[in-house]
Amino acid sequence: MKRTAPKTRSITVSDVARAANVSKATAARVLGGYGVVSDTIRADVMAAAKTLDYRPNELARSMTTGRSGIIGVVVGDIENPFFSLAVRGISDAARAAGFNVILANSGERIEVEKAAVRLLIGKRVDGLIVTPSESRDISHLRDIHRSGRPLALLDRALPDLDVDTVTVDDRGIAMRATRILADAGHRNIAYVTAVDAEGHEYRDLGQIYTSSVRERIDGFLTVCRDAGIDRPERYVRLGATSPDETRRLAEKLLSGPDRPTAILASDSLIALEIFRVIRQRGLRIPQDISLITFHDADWTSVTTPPITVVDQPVYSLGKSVAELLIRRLKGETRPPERLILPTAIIERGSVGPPSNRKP
Amino acid sequence: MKRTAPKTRSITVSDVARAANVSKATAARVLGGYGVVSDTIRADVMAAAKTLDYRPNELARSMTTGRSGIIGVVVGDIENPFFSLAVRGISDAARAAGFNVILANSGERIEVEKAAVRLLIGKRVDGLIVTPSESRDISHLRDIHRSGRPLALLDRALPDLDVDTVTVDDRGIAMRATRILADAGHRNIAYVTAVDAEGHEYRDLGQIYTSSVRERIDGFLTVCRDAGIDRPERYVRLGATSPDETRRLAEKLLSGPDRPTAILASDSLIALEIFRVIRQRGLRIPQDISLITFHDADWTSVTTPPITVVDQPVYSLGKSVAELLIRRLKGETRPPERLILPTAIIERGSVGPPSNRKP
DNA sequence: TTTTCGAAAGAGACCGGTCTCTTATTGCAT
DNA sequence: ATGCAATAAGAGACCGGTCTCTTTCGAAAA
Repeated sequence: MKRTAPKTRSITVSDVARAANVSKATAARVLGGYGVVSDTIRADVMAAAKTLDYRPNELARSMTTGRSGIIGVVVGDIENPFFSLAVRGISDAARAAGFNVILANSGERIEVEKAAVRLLIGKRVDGLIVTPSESRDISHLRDIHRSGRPLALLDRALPDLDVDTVTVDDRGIAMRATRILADAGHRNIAYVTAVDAEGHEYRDLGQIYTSSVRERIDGFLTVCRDAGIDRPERYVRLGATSPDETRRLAEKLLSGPDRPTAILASDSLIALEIFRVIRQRGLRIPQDISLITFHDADWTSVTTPPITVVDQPVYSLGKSVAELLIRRLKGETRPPERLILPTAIIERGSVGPPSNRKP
Repeated sequence: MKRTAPKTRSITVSDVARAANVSKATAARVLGGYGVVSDTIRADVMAAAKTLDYRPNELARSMTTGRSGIIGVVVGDIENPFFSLAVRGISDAARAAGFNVILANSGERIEVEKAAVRLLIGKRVDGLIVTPSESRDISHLRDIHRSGRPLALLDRALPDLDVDTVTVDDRGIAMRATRILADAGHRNIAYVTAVDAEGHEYRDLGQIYTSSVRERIDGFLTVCRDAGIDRPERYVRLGATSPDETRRLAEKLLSGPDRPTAILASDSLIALEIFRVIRQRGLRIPQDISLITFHDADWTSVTTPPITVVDQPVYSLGKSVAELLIRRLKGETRPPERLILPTAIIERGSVGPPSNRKP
């Protein structure tokens, strides 16, 4: 009776070398595809490898070469379709260039982000792509950079960190979206974001450490003020971190005596919950309330009415940042690039004039 | 002038040992958290590690221990919200147990799936979770199993491969969904799936190598026949592999003289495109056509009317399979388990009686 | 025929950890 | 005072590749 291998130690170059009657070095040359070997020997080694079913140990290979072929990616929240789409862009670009992706999500918490970065560096990823959750504490990002591993930033720029960065013009696009609402006649416009701050109440831009969101709020407030709206910041809502939280926040926002006539949602997850609350309260879009959201998510085009959105080039955002990083991994040296991708607004049916209800 | 390190070789245990005036072995004991060391020495080593900013090389660690702390995951299509949610379940379970996830997608192509498996094995993942795209060719999965690495199957069972498997009762739930349509009076019900087969035309179940889909079609046809529907298989549509393809297929399906009065969509991506085509053609749901889809995607609850769905426990599916795998990774030995998670149908507003239009 | 050169193969160090085996030091019972 | 076990630290092999350096050998050049 043939009994099963007791411990299945995997086949190594030495095993193949022995079977092919060559030295370990020669077998390694054939199997690793480097150096110079005669055709006859090559055939022998290949044959031996085949019969033994040799599988290279990438770990060992990485250890000596120092390259793992892995790109580490740290994003805020994989749940968010924005990030999943961006990650797909990254994955596609990575695979096309022969790299793999190892993914971690920070849940937008800086300590988790730091731990993730530490872990990925430990795994000796070749480079990192990070969506920094805070612009305050970037020591861990400096460390990456300093350790010689390329770093690229996705969706959020850091003025103090001069590395490859791909973003959109958040301030400009927020201005355009806000202007659409202001031009429609709205004077009570709310901005709802997932980002939270001390006290959960918005006071000023200095509280907001997520660059993209700060830019957007800045753009939003600028246009509001230009339009002569008084104290627009009283309609900025922070901390829509989960569907439940968003719903609570939306209910409070829509039930107050001075409920806004238009809402600008910072991402599609938030917009979805707001949409549900609006429906639930029997309000009509856009007759009672107008809605614009960032990110052209699936659902925004099939609702009645369909939702007007800021259509960020999310997939390209991921793809571009990965390509930038990969070019650097392949040895390209050039000053860090800051790419700002063009962004459009898709006007659908969720914006109308404000309802002229008495306050 | 302090010049920057010319080549930033990273700090190793030996460096720390030297700085702390102890042997490499002792430093390794402290830094690796194993063996027994006196408190004073431990403090010295820790201090040295801190000042040198020591970061363990997980690669080297993995090589000697044979464990990488990584779970390899191969899914059909990350684009599909079904899979992204399942992957989130896997990730959450993995992180909770101290594992990381490395992700690959096969695009439902068997050669890509094989390559991905080979790659992940090369990276010495501790275990694999696979959504097998075909039940015909499973030699690569046998290999994993034989190499001693645990394997677990997600969403699709393989009768010939006795490993931990987590699925739903696809046949049963397809029957229930079909019965809802049949009970509403429908006699012309279409089933649309992404899975393709030779010739792109459905002939019999033997063509379908994706187990979950085969089961569903089987359940669908069984109920149709029970309801006395003649040749229900003429309404089975294969190959809705991309949005464009789905749209073409849906347009053809809805424009023919014997257009179905109800459609069962095999996933939410397909249903979304079908929904769009239905709208575009000016048809009303459910007056002109009824629609049920697998997977309770975001958008299905915010359309007008909202869509009746098969609510698979997708997140749990991922979480459970990961937990099963992790328990095995932690040394648990037990016969392979085949978990079938309960599945519900959420009835919303997309099912009504068939329109009694003349053929 | 002898020298020279280059291609092909071999020997062995190395990467950065883990881990086994050995050695030195200590406390405690005899 | 002596023996003994227990504890703490050191020495060095090992994992599975890569890579540098050395050796071998045959053909072309002198």
